[in-house]
Amino acid sequence: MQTQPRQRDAAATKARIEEMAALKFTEFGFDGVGIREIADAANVNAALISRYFGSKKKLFIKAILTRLSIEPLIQGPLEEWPENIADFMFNKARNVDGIDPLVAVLRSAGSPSITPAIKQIFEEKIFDRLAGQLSGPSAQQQAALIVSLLFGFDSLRRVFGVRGLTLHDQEKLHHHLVHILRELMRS
Amino acid sequence: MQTQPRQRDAAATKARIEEMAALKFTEFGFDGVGIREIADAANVNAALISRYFGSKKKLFIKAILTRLSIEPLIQGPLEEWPENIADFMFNKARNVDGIDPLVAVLRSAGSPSITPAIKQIFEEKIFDRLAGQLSGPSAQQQAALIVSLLFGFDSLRRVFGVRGLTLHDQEKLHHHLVHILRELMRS
DNA sequence: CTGTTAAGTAATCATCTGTTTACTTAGGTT
DNA sequence: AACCTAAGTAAACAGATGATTACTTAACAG
Repeated sequence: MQTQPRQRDAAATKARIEEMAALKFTEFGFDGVGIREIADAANVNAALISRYFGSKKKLFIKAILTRLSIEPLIQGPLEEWPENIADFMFNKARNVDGIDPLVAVLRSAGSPSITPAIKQIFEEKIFDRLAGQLSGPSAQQQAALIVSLLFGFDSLRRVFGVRGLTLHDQEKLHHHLVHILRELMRS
Repeated sequence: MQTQPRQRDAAATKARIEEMAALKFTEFGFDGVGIREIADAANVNAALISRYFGSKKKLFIKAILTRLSIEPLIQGPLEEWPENIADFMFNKARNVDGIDPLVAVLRSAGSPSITPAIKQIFEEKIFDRLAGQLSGPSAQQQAALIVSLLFGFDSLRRVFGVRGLTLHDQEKLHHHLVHILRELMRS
């Protein structure tokens, strides 16, 4: 009997919706989840999503895009970045819960209603931020290729599960990734 | 008045459906196009798609996945690959018509009904094929990182249109891409 | 104890989805 | 000229979609 009177706490409910949304969007992408599915997971009526967030699109922006950040990848001195990035990509330090904004974005690449928002956030919070930190004469190009590599790596590994990025020597692949990131930052 | 008696030619009609499907899937991804939309573009009734291809999923496999190939990237001697690949990525030799299987795949990353098929084709026709040609002791790792880079590059560039992969010095970016591909094939 | 505000819900809207069924009709064979 | 196969269509199916409406009810203020 879960039909207890149910406590009322707008802030908590909103937070619960947002978290379950982030979880579901990670697993299925923007078009892959319905509003009711998210509402059910948050134990809430679907109408509340429209009420609290305005629309599914705005919920995605709040739950996923605002969580998207390159910061965890680029902490510490520059020399340690390659190692840290590779560690992060191989799941250490990631996936505290099941939420992963980058994977959510990858799985939403086919939803034209949100790709403009994704593009904008990506430029501001990923690309520009990285290029700014690199700061050399080729910072733009370095950033472009680093982000491309990481983006593609995660796509093939986590979204499609392509063998060769998931099996074989993880050690060896890690080593190669570090090497190429170092090269990308040098040139 | 396009309501002329209409010629009947099953083979031609099937081919027309397949081509329009490839076009639409490229633009909108698997979930982004409806069967009716494809049928309309091919000037055909939607029921014919089920009749000729069995299902939307099988149509996608036929129209997109069978066209997916790494061959155009890896022609000629190994030393010329980096240059050729970079050229290809920057649109020379691409986009004869608007069909681009890789872009279609990128935009379909959120459709769980076809990701297994994509994964399989990707392993067989992209990853294994490339690793086989590289053939060194680190061929697996090299292939993994090369494919990741190209995949991510196309995502950011063509699907999201991220500035920095589309504007700025195309020349300079091309140069850096060639450099890093060379490094990826050496190490 | 009584209001009043807002948190939460049920029901419905219009629209779109892929697929199937039963039908029409063109074009070649006898 | 009659006919029959297969090419093509219209209509409907059953279900899901995001969003809005009008309603109930919990919780706090006086």
